[in-house]
Amino acid sequence: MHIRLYEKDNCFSKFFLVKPSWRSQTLLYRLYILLFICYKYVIMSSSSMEASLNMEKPMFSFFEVKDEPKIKNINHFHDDHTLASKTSPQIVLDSSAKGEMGQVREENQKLKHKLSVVLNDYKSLQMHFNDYFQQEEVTKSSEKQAHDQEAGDGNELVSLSLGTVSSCKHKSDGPKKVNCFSKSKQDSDEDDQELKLGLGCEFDSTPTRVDLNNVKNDERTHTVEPPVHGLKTERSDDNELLDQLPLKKARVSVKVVCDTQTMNDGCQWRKYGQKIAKGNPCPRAYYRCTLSPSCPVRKHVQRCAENRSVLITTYEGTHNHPLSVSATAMASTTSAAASMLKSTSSTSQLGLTTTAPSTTSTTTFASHHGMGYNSIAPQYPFYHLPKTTISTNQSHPTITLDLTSNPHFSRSNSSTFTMTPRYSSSTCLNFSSPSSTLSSSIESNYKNINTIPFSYHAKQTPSHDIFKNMTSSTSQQQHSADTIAAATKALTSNPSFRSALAASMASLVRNVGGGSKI
DNA sequence: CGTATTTGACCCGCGC
DNA sequence: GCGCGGGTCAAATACG
Repeated sequence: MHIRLYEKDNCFSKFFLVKPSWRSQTLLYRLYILLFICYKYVIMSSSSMEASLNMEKPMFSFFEVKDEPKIKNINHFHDDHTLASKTSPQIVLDSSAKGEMGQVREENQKLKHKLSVVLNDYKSLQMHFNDYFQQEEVTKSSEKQAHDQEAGDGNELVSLSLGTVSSCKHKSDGPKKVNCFSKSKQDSDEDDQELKLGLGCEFDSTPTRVDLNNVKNDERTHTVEPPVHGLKTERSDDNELLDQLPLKKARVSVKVVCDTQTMNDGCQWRKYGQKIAKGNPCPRAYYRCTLSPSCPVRKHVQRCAENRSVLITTYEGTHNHPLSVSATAMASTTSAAASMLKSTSSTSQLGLTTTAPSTTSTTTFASHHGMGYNSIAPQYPFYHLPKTTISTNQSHPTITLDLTSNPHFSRSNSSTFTMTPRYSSSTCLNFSSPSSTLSSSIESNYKNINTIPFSYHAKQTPSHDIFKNMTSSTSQQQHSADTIAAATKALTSNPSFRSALAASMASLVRNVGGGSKI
C-alpha cells in the first residue's frame, strides 16, 4: 500500500507542478482527500491491529509459543492472507484470545471493505476527472476551430510560450498551421514529459490534463486564441486595442541590472546581428537559440538608454527542444508573463490602467508592495510577478518584467535574482553573467539536490499550499480549510507519508535534473 | 580549421 | 511611392 501511495503521490505531485485551474483544483482536491482517506484507513487499521496485538502480548507468555510471533508482518494484513492465517499456526490461543482475534478479523474485514469502497470511489472520481478534461478539450478544440474560421487564413496563431512547447513556425514554413508537435513528441517523449514538469510555473487558465503525454493540449495552452467576443463589452480600450492588433509574435522583455553583455538564462545563443535602434545610443544585439538548429526562439538585448546598468532582454518565440533546468525556469517565467499577456488581452478582470497614448498602450501591474498580482487576478492564485508592463508598441504585444526596482527580484551587485512562486516550488532563476563567479552556480545546482532550481521544501509541500489556495471566503470552505489543514498536518507529520513524499520528490528531481542539459 | 562574432547590405512592414 | 526603422542575412573577420 505504501508503494501504491508513493506512486499516486508522485503522480499528484506532478499534477501540482502544472498549474491547474480552479475547477481542476477542486477535482484534484477531492482526489487528494480520497487518497488521504485511503491512506488514513490503512494507518488506522494498522495501528488498531498493532494495538490489539500489543494488548495480547502479555497473554502470549501464558501460552506455548513455538516461534516468535511475526508481528511486523501485520502491516501486510491487507494482502490476501489474514492475520490469523499468519499467526494461528504458531500460537496456541485460549478461547478469549480467539474471540478477540475473531473481532480483529471482523474489523479487518470491515476495514478492507471500506478501503475497497473508498478505492472504488477514488477510481470513479478519477474517471470523472479524466472525462472532465476530455470534455473540456473537445469544447476548446471546437471553439478553436470556430475562431480559426473567423480569423481566416491570414491570421496565424501565435504561440506566446517561451517554454518547452514545440513551435511549428519557421521562417520557411509560411503561414500554414502545421501541427508538427507530434514529430517532436516522437523524437523525445521522455524529454517532453520531463520538461512539462518545468512548465508547471505557468498560470494559464486552461486546465491541466491528467495525461502528461498529451502534448496537444499543452500546445493549445500556449497558443494565443482569438479574443472572445462575449467579453468585449466589459473590456477597457486597452484590451480592445490589443484585440484589434494583428496577431504578431508576442514578446516578453526582462529588465535586469546586469554588468555583462548579456545575462545567462540557461540557453545557448548565437549573435546574428546588431543594430543601433532609434532613440537609444546603445546598440541592440540580436541572438538566436543554438540549442537546436531549428529553434525559432530569438532574443535581442539592449541596454536601457536612461540607465546603462539595466539590461533589457526581449524574448520571442517558443523553444522546440529540451531545455536545461535553468533555461526551463526562465522559459516558465516568460511563459507565465506571456500567459499574463494573453489573459490581459482576453479578459477584463484585471482592472488595468492604460497609461500610454495613441498606438502604444501600456499596462502596469503593481504586483509587489501590497497590490499583488494575486489580489487583482484571483484566477491565478499562484504567482507574484515583478513589476510588469504590457505594451502593444509596434504591433508586437510585449510584456515587460521589470526586475530592477524590486530588491526581491534583483541584487545590486549581481544579476542574480530569485522568483518565488507562492505554490508548488521555489523557482530560482540564475541570471548570472558568464564571466562572473556565479557562472558555476547553475552547474552546481544540478549536482546539489538542495539547491536545484525546482526544489521542494518539506515545510512547504505542494499539497499544503494547494490546499491553502483552495480555501475561499465561504464558511463551508473555511471549515474545509480547517479540516484540510488538520489533514495536511496529519499527513505531513506521518513518517510514511514523508518517506513517500521524499521518494516522490526525489523522483521528480531526478526527472527534472536527468533531462537537463547544460 | 572550425566556430563565433562583426558589420554592411538587404528585406519588409508601416506611416506619410 | 518613398523614406524610415526594425530585423535578418551572409561575407569577412576574430578567436581558440
